[in-house]
Amino acid sequence: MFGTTDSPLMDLPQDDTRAPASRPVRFSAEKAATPSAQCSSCMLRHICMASNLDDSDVARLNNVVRNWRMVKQGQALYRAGDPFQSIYAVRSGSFKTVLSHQSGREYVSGFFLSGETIGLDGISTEAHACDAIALEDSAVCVIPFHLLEALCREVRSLQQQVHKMMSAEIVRETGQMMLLSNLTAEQRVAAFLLNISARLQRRGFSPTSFTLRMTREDIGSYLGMTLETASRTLSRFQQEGLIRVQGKQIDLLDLEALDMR
Amino acid sequence: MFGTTDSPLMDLPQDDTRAPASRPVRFSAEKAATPSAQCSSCMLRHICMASNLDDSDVARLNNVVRNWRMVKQGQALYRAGDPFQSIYAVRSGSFKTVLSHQSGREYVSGFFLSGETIGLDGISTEAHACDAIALEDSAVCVIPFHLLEALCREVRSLQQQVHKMMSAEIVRETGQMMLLSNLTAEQRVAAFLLNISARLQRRGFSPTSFTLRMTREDIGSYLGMTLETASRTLSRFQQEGLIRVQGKQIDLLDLEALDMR
DNA sequence: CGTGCAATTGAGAAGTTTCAAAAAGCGTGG
DNA sequence: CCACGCTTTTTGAAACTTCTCAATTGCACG
Repeated sequence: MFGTTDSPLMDLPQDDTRAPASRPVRFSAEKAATPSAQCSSCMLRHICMASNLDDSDVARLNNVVRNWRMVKQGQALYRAGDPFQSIYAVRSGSFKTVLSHQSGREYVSGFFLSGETIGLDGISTEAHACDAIALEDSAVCVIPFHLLEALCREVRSLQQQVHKMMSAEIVRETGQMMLLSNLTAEQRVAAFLLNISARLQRRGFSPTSFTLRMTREDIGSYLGMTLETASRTLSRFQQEGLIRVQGKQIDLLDLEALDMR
Repeated sequence: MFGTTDSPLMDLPQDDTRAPASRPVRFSAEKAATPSAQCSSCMLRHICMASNLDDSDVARLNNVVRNWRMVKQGQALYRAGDPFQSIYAVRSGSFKTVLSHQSGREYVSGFFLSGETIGLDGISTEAHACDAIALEDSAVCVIPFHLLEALCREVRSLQQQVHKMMSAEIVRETGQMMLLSNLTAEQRVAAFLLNISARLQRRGFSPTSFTLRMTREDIGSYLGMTLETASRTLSRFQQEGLIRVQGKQIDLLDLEALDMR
């Protein structure tokens, strides 16, 4: 995870990204062998796609989400241009999504924690628009999208959940654009720390003490500033007693003051 | 529209945003009175939600999209906080979406031309996240979202189209974030002009001569700069012979050079 | 216990914003 | 139809934030 290093919960590094795309969507497929009933017993169930589903629907979802995959730190879950077949729910660990510009520049467009969903960008063109890189050794649930779509045609609550997830991603990005265009470097870094803090808290981690898994360069890119400015801003916050910084280890000392920025 | 003023195609300023939310979704509703078969004869059909649908599916969609609404210049199609019921396809005219920050600052998060869809931000929280303001006298098709969802459960191609639209909005915003965080003011303005140009061309308007319906302040906000910087940049482009500016009237003289920025 | 990547820090340069003033455009009402 | 008032746009100059380049330090991994 992000804050605390958790013991590896799984093995089976099966790569099942290559979904049976040509195979027609039969719902007999739902009844296929299911190694372990993940969703129903998953700790992330309430913050994942399965939230707001009743037990029987979770069981059906579970038949769509049959496989998961491990991704080692620094490795790509997918790359820009890869044909789109599945979306992914982060089981453990964390990811960044990276968009490359023609100029060779790279832009970190998002960070994703456990329970969050990656890959929605690929739906529109049927090819992924960015790279998804693991920030630490991570695992994802593989959700073949055509199966999910098929199930959404049958399960209304799931359909609504998927629509809400996509909409939430749109809203998140709108907020990020506002941040990039309106806030100072200080305000952006403060907002970033508070955002991470809130998301970790939601997952049961300390909201005030955590390890950033990404580099200063990643943070800077995500926040629209250079790595030096990101570093300097963190240092300044430390000098002012708002936070404590020790490399990637961060302690938030004054949440109120951070929010004031 | 954006470039050319088109004659008002319609009357009937019926406001039907208040959809029959409590009424159970019966598809008999699809057969209800349909004043005019809009979608099937709509010039925007191929760039709208109806693209990639066959005739019979367009007819069914048409029963969901039964009403449209006029919005006068400067008026709001919806406001942040309004309960979410419908999404809207721009029939004629154009809109901006505006996000307000706690600090009182406003941020223009997007511009929308005919055939484009507004309101997807409201799905996640069931309340709109921003204001949608008409940049000129405009008209929109009202698409009650619960009806659209119901139809998507029956018509696979429509379901896919809706998912692609949402994903495209995610990708668009990702690109905008990259623009905001990586490009100089000059590059942003150039990218903006080329983007508008391409979208107008797609709609059959001149890609090199058009009227911007938004103010310099809107442009600046959208591009993460002050209105003065936006204005100055346009002036500089004119001095360099890349464009011709006369207030809101823009002529692109050297598309290649603009693209080089 | 090096070696190399990541992070910090400094100082000057550059781009953008801010404040200010004037010009231009637009709609309204006489 | 023109005059008036208001908004929008343009342009200038100084101030400020952020970037760039550069050097140093710290940390992790082999």
